[in-house]
Amino acid sequence: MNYWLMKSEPAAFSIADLQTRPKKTEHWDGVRNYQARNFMRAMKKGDLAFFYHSSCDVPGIYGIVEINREAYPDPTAWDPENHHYDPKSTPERPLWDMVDVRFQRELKRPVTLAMIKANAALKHMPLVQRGSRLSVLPVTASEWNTLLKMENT
DNA sequence: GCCAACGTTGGC
DNA sequence: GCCAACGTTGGC
Repeated sequence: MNYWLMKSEPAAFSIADLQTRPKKTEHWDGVRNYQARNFMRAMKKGDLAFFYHSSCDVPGIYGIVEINREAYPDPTAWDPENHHYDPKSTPERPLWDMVDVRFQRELKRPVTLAMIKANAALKHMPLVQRGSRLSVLPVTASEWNTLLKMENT
């Protein structure tokens, strides 16, 4: 079992939105970065991920989701109407993948980016590295447990 | 293969 | 809205 962190702008798609979806499940589409895509390809069904809200008043971790389906082609990449359209990807040769995530729970209170930055045990997370913009990133078991404890403080 | 220009991300 | 950092593109 591996752990991950996935970013979303809550104005576009939040943890609360996920909870309202049928079966509380949604495709994680729109990823157009190779490194993030490769992390999604490494995800296994049953892996857990933190749901991170970015570009908002209080950036941070707001919930937990479960990987419900492993990586498969992202059809929004070959839809010219889609904001994330990429003509390099075709149904014959898909370039971009997505996974399905299922709502697990919201955190009792958010673990904010400020809290994460203030914790020395988390200083190696790509999230807090200078200039890191990865929208999907791995979390070690140790970091996962540290972050879970911070939910209660 | 280099590198300038450009677009995007995302915190502040 | 600003801007730093990064990835991508495309001319040469």
